[in-house]
Amino acid sequence: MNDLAALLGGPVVAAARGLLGRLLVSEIGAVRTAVILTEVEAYGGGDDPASHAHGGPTPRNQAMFGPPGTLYVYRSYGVHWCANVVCGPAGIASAVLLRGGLVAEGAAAIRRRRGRTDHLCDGPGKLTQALGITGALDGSSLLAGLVRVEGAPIPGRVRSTPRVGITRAAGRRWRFLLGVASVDNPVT
DNA sequence: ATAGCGATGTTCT
DNA sequence: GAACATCGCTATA
Repeated sequence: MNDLAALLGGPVVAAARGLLGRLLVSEIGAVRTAVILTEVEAYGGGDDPASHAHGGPTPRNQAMFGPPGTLYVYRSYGVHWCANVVCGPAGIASAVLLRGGLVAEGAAAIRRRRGRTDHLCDGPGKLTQALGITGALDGSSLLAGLVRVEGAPIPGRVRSTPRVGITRAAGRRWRFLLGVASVDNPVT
């Protein structure tokens, strides 16, 4: 057992904060790419009106009802993929949306997947494209699959804001950002 | 720098 | 039909 499994098995807000600064690794397409997570959002279970799990299981959200550490991938606006880390005890269906990060490994492959050299993973759809994450990985394990969370978090200043792009439960400040010194993402 | 807007398809009312 | 956990292009400053 490790600290990550314990973190993901706990309450979703604590898990979201604890995921900041950790390495998200992808080994899709025989290339290793990785980012340091700097922006995440917590989504609760049935009691969170903004959560995809609000209203119970559906074909789309079934991965959210799996064990902690499951990857939940859904299509956003018909165009982009968005990736979540399932948290909490099985059955609670809470998850952390991965919204942004800093390029840590495989910069050349990430630029190739993105088709550009800037704004490589500063948004949920950009992050999944940078790492090659698609709906094919929905339901896979983030502790042992092709996409994993690894290592200990790097330190930084954590800020919280309301979640982006939602209208329900807009008062919850469940978006968390990590301020770390870097060229791509200077601390503001 | 910020604002407006179309694309695109699945889910929900 | 409408909404949607978004992105990138364009215009204006």
